[in-house]
Amino acid sequence: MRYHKIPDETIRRLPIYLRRLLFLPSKEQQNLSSQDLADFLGVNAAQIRKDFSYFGDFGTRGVGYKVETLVKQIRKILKLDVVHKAALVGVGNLGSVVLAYQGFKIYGFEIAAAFDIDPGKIGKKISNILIENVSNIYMLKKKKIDIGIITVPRGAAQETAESLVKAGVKGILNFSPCYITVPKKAKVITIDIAMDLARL
Amino acid sequence: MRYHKIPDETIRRLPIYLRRLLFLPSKEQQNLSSQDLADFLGVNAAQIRKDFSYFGDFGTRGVGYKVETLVKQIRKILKLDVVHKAALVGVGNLGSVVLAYQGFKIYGFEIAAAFDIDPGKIGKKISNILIENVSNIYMLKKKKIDIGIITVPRGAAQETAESLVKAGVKGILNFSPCYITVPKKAKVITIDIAMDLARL
DNA sequence: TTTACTTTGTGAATGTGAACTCAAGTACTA
DNA sequence: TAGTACTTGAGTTCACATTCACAAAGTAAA
Repeated sequence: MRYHKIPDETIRRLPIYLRRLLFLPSKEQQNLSSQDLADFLGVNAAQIRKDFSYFGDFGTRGVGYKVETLVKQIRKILKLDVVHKAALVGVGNLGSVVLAYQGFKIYGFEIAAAFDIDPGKIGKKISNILIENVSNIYMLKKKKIDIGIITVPRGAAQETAESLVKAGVKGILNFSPCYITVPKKAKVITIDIAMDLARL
Repeated sequence: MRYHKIPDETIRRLPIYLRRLLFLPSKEQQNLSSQDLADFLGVNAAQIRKDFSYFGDFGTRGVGYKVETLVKQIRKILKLDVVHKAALVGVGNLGSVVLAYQGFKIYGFEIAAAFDIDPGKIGKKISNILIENVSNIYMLKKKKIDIGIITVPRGAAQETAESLVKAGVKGILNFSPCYITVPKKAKVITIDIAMDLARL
C-alpha cells in the first residue's frame, strides 16, 4: 500500500490513536493488537490496521504492534517529533489557563512567548513566561515560532491573526468566537466549545 | 428527499453552518445564497443545498435562503430551540473560565449549577452561580439538568462522570486529558486542545 | 408578456472510505 | 516437526458521501 494516496480520514484519526496510546491504562504493556486498540476506541480493527499499513509495516503478525514504535512512528508522520514553538496572544482568564496547561508537551508543543496589550500585565510572568507588548509580535520570526494561539476578545482577533501571519506563523489556534480570514499559506483552527456541545 | 435517511455527515455539518450564520459579517443581510455560504466556508455549494434539502425546502429559487428562517430551522433540527441546562464540576482555573464563558447562550445552553470538592470554594459564587458540594450531584435530576461539564483534575474525572450519569445526565463535555467510560446511554465528548493543535 | 438572469432542489455519476475476508507470518506447545 | 491459535496486511466488495448538471421556479426589466 506504500504507494497509495493516504486518505484524509486516516490523517484525521492519527492524533486520536496517538492520544489513546499515550494514555494507555497499563503502561507496562509492550504489544497491542489492532483489536485491543479498536475496543478502546469503539471502532473497527480492520480500519486501524489499514490506517497504519499506509505508512509501512509497523506491526508483527501474530503479535501485534509495539506501543513504543507505534507512538514514535505516528509522531513522525504528524511531524511532532520536533518541538514546535508557539506564541500566545491575550493573557486574560482563558489565556492564563492555556499558558498553564501542561498537555501541550506530550504532543511536542511548547509555548515560548506571550503577548498582551495591557501595560499592567506586560513585564509580568505567568507560568514562567514573560508577557511582552503586542507590538513586539513582529519579532517572532527570529525566535523560530511557527504557531500562534489567539485568546484575545473577539474584536481584536482578526487584527491579531494578521500580525501573527505577518510574523511568519504557519498555524493558528483561535479561541475567539469569530471567523478569521488569513492568507492561505497559514491555517486556522477555531475552537468553539459551545459548538462541540451542540453535537451532544 | 424528505423521506431519505439523513447522512451522518450532514448532521455533523449543521453546527458549522449555524455558527457561520450566527457570526455573519453583515447582520442586515436577509437572504443568502448557497454559493455565498459555500464561499464563506470553503465548501461546495451543491453540498449545502443538498444538506438543507433533507429537512424540507428552506430556500426560494432565484433568491436564496432567508437567514433568519435558516437559523431557526437548524436550531430546531439540532434541538437547540429549547434551553438545555448544564452542570459544571470542578471550579478550578479552567472551570472558572468555562463558567464565565458567554458563548453557550446562543446555542441554547445555560450552566445552571456548579460543584467542587474544596470546602473553601463551596458556598461562594462565580459568575452568579453558587458552588455546591460535589456530594450533592445526585440532586441534578430534580433540576432537570441533562448535560455535565467536567473540569476536574485527571484522577477524579472517571468518578465524576459516573456520578453525573447516575444523576441522569445524558451528555458530558470532558476537559480532562483522559479517557472516560460511561454506560452507552450517555455520550462523552472529550476536548483536548493539544490534540487539535496536532492537526496543524 | 417575453426575455434574460438567478438560484434552488435533485437524479445520476463519480469519488471515497469502511468492512469483510483470508493468505501469510509469528508464537507456542507437544 | 506438526499442529493450533493469533494477528497483520491487503484485495475486494459494498455503502456512503460528494459533485455534476439541469429542470423548475423565482426575479427583474422592458
